[in-house]
Amino acid sequence: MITKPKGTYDLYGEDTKIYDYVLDTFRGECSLNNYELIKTPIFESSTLFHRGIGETTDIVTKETYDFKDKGGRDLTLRPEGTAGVVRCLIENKLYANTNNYLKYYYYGPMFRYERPQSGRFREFNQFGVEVFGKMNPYIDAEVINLGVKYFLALGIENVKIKINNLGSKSDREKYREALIGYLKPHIDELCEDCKVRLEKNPLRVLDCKVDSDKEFFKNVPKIEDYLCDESKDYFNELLDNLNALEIEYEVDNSLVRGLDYYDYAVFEFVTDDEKLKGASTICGGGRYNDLVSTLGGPDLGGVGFAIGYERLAEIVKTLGLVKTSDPVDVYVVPVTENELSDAFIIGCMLKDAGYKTEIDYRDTSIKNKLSHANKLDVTYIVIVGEEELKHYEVKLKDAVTKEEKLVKINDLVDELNINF
RNA sequence: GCGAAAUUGGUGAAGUGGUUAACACGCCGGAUUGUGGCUCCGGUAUGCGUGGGUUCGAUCCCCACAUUUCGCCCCA
Repeated sequence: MITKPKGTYDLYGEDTKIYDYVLDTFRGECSLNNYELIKTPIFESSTLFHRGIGETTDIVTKETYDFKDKGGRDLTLRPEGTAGVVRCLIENKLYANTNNYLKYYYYGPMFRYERPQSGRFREFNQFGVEVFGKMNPYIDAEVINLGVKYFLALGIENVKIKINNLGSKSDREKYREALIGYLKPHIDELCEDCKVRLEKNPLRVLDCKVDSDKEFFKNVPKIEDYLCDESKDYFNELLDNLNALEIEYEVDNSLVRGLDYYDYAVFEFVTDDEKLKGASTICGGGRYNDLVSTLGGPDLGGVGFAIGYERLAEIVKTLGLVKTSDPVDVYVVPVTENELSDAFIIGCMLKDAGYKTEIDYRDTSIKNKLSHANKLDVTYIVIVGEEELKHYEVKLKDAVTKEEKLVKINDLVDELNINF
C-alpha cells in the first residue's frame, strides 16, 4: 500500500467542514477590513527565503524543502507566506498606483522539514494578512484587532495577546551586543542549546525554558533599555490604540520571533485552554520595516500575522464550534428499480430548483432506502412509486413528523418553497 | 537531527508460539412481497504496519525500516 508522506495528512469528512468554517470566517473578517486576496506560488527561488527570512534561522538552514528543477534552478517550497507576498509586491510594483496602505490576505500550504507532532506537519496551512505602507501604530492596531475579531467570530474567547517591542534595527543591534556581552561570561552556565543560540541568534536565549530560572538571568539586559525614543513612542501609541479598542494584552520582553525580518512590534496570539495540549501559539506576527527594501523594493514598511490552520482546527474541534452535520433537503426514493428513471429526473429537477438533493440509486428494498434516509440528516423525503406516477404524482414526506401527502410532480417545487 | 513509546477490521479494541483472531459500535442484508429511529436473526479481518530472521510452526520472540504519538530542537 502506498501511504502518505511523513508529516502530511488527508483532509476529508467533517474536517473539511472545519476547514471551510475557519477559512470562510477569515475571509469574512478580511473583507470587512477591506483586505484583498493575494495568491503567490508555492515554490519560489531559494534566494528569496535566504535573503528574506535570514540565513541564520533554522527555518532556512535546515527546515526547507529545496530542490533543483530540470532547468537547474534552485527552488524552495515556501516555509512561510510573507516573503512571497513581498516579492510579489515588488515584482508587480503593486505600490506604484497608490499612496494609501496596501492590505492583503493570503492562505495556503507551507512546507517545513520538521519532526511531526500533534498539530504540526511538514505540509501545513497558514493564512495571514500583510499591510504595506509607512509605519503607523494605527495600522498595527488594526491588524491585531482583525486577529482578535477573527478569533471572536470563530467563537474562541480565551485568546490572549503577547506583545513585545523589538525596536529599530539599530536598537536591536545595540541590544544584541549588550546581551552577548552580558551572557558571554556566563557561557559555562548556559545549556547546550543556548551556547549555540548565543552565537546564532542571541535573542532566542531569552525564551529558553532551561536557563530562564538561573540566577544570572535576573539581571540580564532588557530590550527596553536600548530602545530609541522613536521606538518607544511608536510602541506606546500602539498600546494606547489597543487600550482604546479594549484589547487585552501582555507585554512580554522574552517574546522573540523565529524569523529575522521582524522589528518594532512583535506579537503572538496564545490560548491556554487546558484541553489543548501544547498547541498554545496559534498566531504570530509583527512589523517588518526593512524586509521590502532588503528584497530590492522601495522603502516600505510592513506588518502582518500568520495563523497556523492545523492548531486552530484542533481548537475549533475540541471546543465544538462547528456544526459538522450537513443536512440534505430532499431524499428521493424510487420504490422499485422501475421508478428509478423518474426519480432521477425528479431529483435533478429539485437540484435545479436549489434544493440539496440525494437520490437513492440502490437496488434494494424501500425499507432499506428509508432507513438510510433516516441515518442522514434529511428534511424531506420524496417517494416515487408506480401508483403515484400514474397520476403524475409523488409522495412528499416530512422526515421528522412522518406526514405524507400526494403532490403533483409539477407542483413539487412550489410545495417545497412553501415549507422551506 | 537526538531520546522514548506505540502500530490488530470502517471505528474502539481483547487476545494466544499451534485447528475457524473475542467483544462492542458501524456497515450490509433478512424477519409473509411499497415505508424509516426499537427488537430479533444473519453477514462483515485469507489476516494482526512493512521486510527479514529464530522456530516443525508466529499476530504474539529477535532485527531492520516505515508511520504515529510524546519530549528536545525549532516554530504557526
